[in-house]
Amino acid sequence: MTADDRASGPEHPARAGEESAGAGEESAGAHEEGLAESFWAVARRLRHLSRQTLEPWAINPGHARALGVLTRHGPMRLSALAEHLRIAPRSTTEVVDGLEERGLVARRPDPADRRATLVTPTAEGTRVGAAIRAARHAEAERLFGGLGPTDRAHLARILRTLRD
Amino acid sequence: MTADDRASGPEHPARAGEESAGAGEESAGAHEEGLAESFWAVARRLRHLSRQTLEPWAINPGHARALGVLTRHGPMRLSALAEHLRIAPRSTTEVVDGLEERGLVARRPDPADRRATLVTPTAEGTRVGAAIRAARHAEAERLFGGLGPTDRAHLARILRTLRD
DNA sequence: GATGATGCTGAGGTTACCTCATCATGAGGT
DNA sequence: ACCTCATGATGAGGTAACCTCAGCATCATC
Repeated sequence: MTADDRASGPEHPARAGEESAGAGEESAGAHEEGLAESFWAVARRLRHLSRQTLEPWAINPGHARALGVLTRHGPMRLSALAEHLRIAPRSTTEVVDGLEERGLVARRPDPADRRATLVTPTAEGTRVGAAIRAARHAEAERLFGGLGPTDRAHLARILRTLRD
Repeated sequence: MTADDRASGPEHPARAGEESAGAGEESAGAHEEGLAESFWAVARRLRHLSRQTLEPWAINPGHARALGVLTRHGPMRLSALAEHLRIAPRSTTEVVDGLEERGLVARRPDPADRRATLVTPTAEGTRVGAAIRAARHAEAERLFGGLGPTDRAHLARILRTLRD
């Protein structure tokens, strides 16, 4: 029922080689394939930025995303969190385990249903959640800041179209 | 040394919930954060499309990417392929194992160095590689086709800027 | 012809997911 | 009250796609 929150990017380690970014050779002209390619190149940059952003908190994207949902929406059941994150309930258990270990969230029994558990951000969790949110903002500014206001508007409009 | 080919998107299963895309509530205005969010939403769509594109060949994105590199650049050593894919050489062994099992590539000894192995696309591999390439083109057209020529140009230009 | 670098692979680890089975609790029917 | 089915969380165990480290063959060099 609940909406989705899968806004953050896809994750994967890729701690392998250096960066060097910049695919796109293949003189295929300026086709749509090129557009998709460019798109992924930018996505890659965004992902790298994101990793840097999260580094100071030693938190991985999955945990950060869960924390973000919790700080934005407040306490919720594991099952609800699972829906927001679009992962299996069983997997949510593990994500919450991780956040709990770091003292960022706490489990407490749901007073309305003794089967259920409410996950609540701790004070520290709320603080970190807000800090990450701010850092993400700065991160986006770092990437999109190079664009003029007109291009920014263009991009926003076009992306909105493409999202459907 | 070799350039990079990490043009395809990031992968992850996420065979969980439905689609429904469209995060972005949070009346934070039309800030950069919103841009990033929209960006990821579109990336998600592209990823889904990509999965559909690959389905007919029952090939996963990692294998498809490797096959793409091989059909574009021709036979190469595992180590070279590893560089193109930006994964560890050891992991390349496994990717090639998979492609070999499906009869899409063959290993043959490098005549110039008896330590090395050359990975070559088979006839079938070349065929499938080309077909995937074409399907990818169609896939991109399906996503970006809704845009007018002006917007397409805008997007191309802006993405080029953002790639650096 | 010893020495160190290079190319591939076996063995085993990690991460972030998954499914299935289990157990307590809740909700509804008789 | 009791029985049955649905639901919430979790234990157990699995998978995919990566990784590192060791080991072996071969090459390049001194």
